[in-house]
Amino acid sequence: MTDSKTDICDNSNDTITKRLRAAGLRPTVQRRTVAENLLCGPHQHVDASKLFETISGNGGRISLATIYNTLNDFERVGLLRRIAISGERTWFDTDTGDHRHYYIPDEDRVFDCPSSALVIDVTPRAPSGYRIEKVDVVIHLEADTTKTSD
Amino acid sequence: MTDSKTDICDNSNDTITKRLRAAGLRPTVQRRTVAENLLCGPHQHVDASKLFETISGNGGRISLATIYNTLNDFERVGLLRRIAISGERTWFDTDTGDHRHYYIPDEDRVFDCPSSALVIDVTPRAPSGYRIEKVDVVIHLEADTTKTSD
DNA sequence: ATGCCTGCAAAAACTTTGCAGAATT
DNA sequence: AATTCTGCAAAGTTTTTGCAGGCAT
Repeated sequence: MTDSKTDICDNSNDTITKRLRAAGLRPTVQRRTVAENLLCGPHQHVDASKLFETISGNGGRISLATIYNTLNDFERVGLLRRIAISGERTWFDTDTGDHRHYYIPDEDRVFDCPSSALVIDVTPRAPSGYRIEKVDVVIHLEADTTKTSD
Repeated sequence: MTDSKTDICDNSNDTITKRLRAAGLRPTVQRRTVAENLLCGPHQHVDASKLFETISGNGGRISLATIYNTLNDFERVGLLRRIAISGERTWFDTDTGDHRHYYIPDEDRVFDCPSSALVIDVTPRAPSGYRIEKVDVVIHLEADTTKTSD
């Protein structure tokens, strides 16, 4: 079971409020809105502008700056995980667990790489004096025009 | 042997010129300067501003815009590999082969993760319809304040 | 001589910050 | 009421682009 977080949030304001408070964040309207959009339902991958559009499109009232602040706050308290994609923009993942990502530049899309797609999982060692904070694995994909099956 | 490229370039203008020409790039002064700095000697990891400072510090005459253009050109023709680090800046690696990276945010430093630090190497599968273009693995490190040896 | 490349500056894209007002406790 | 947060705009970073002049072929 990797979706331990998926149904913690039942979309009620109460649950979201508790969750934010537990993380040490004041449950403001904007933060609740972001939490509703990101932390309820299945995991997702967003960047600031995409989230801004989604919330604004749903009638939410929030500024881009607050989106950035909120995403950074959420990451700081462990509600989100920052992903390093090709260096353009910063993406955030609602799944804070250790896993890999597929990235399709041509479609500007990021999604999880199921562990079944990996032969064996490996944990790299850290050089002495350091410890591993996190491991980012991004698998860049391209549409395969080759019709041949392997 | 993974340093197949290390000594291809003997630092002579001739070799660099040939290399650029082989890649389909005109051997201009600026491109030769960048190539001298990056493609000769041991592999390195740079970002645009760091490279700009290095070259400028050595008396090289090149603009930041040209640095960016050149790095992008070099990547396009396969002389460099782009690395996705936490989303701040874009780094380039002179080692275009498949390997992992250590990243130390506090020191703003990137370096190779020797394969000996990995237990087993894995190749992920691509979802159907796509093929893997490249895999970015970035291991984020933090200074270990724990004195305990494992 | 032709065409590609460079430099500069301007702009574009992304992200952070400052301050006054508003919401939360 | 005190504190924290939001919004807006302005500024900061990083990267790209346009155009006139320069260099490579």
